[in-house]
Amino acid sequence: MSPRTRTRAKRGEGERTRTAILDATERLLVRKGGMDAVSIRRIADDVGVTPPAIYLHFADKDGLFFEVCRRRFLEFTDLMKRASEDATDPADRVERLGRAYVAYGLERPEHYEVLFVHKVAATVDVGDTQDLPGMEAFQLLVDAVAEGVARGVFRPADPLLAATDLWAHVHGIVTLVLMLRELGEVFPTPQSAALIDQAMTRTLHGLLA
Amino acid sequence: MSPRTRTRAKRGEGERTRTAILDATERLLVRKGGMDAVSIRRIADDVGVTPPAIYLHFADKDGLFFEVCRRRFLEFTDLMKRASEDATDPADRVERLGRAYVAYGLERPEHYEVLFVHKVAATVDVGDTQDLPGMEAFQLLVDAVAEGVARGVFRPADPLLAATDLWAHVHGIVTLVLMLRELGEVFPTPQSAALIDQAMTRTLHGLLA
DNA sequence: GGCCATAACTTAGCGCTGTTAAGTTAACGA
DNA sequence: TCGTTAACTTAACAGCGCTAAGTTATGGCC
Repeated sequence: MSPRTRTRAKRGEGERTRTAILDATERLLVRKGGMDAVSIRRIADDVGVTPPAIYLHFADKDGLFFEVCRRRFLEFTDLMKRASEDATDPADRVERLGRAYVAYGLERPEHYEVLFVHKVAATVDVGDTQDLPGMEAFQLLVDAVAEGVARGVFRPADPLLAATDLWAHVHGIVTLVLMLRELGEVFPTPQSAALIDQAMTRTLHGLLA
Repeated sequence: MSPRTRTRAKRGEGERTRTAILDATERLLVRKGGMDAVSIRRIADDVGVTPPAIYLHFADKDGLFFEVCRRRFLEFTDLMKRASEDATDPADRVERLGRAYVAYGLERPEHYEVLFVHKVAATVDVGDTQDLPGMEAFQLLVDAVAEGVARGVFRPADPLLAATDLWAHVHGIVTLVLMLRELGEVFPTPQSAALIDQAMTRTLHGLLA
């Protein structure tokens, strides 16, 4: 909070600086407009350190953003878990997951872009599929669809395929609404609440047996 | 084709240079990876001109990309029109439009990103809604939905709202597949053909009365 | 207590970016 | 023939990500 008087981290305290860099990055990401507006130099300034010091803690800018990404995915996954737990049946679960997903994207557009638009996660090697940040959240949706199909309340379908389609749908809503927002009044953008209602109606009609 | 021996455009022939710049930009956009890989300096080099000369013909880089965008939208709109004309009834029309949209996005990812991911169009002032590039194509979808609702083959719905939802859906499929492609084999990405089939099935089940 | 390995960080700089101010060239109309 | 001006260049600014090399200071070890 007082970068001017920041004291050099002692031996073994490098993690403190690393955390400060991550915090500053997230702060700047939300404050300023998007990922491009956040520069290494600006982050370093905010932390109270020179730009090259960043590279002692992260391989490169993508590596830094990947870490931000990982931290945000923890929050996101938690949100999805709670939405899933609140559900009473598969259809309700799919709807709650969808609504929570769109709400997250529209309320935290900068975070959403880091997670799902910029291919940050793609640039860093991830060993196993399970290690992929966000995989746990996606599995919730796959399970919900599988349960619905198994119980016979959903039309027969490949759960993985159907879940990917549902993901694409809500992902499209988030990115489209965020894009149209910037067009202002030129495009007749519907209220996002009405749009998500429409999407959920169509989704359930499309899924239910 | 021979930038080395390029001769200065004569008076009133500035349009020729302008076109050459647009052509070079599109060429680089497809060849190299994405929008960031195309720089003013590189474009100028390809045209056989110095970087500042670009600014005689375009306000800035966004303005240049907006023009590329406008030219591409002509092609895109044409594609959508043909898809729409081939249709026999509203449901078929919606499906054909959706499939054509996804096919365009997956076959021309660089163009698609310029049109629908980067908010290039948003940065330039567009006077009227009708002048918005791509508006004509979107109207085709709105009309198809309106026709289906009017004929009673679709469930009652606000055509504008439903069309936006359908747009979001196919937009999500394109952007998601393009993103997952880069993740390689880490994420169990379905075949895009199977995914679009699934999406169309759900779409029609969701729309039909 | 003194030494030294090294974690933590800085200084200086490379090559790139978009963009601008100011100067130059050359073609056309009067 | 001359002046206007479209078309273009030269030089430069401020920013970017990133690196090589140098500095500081701290904790463990003899």
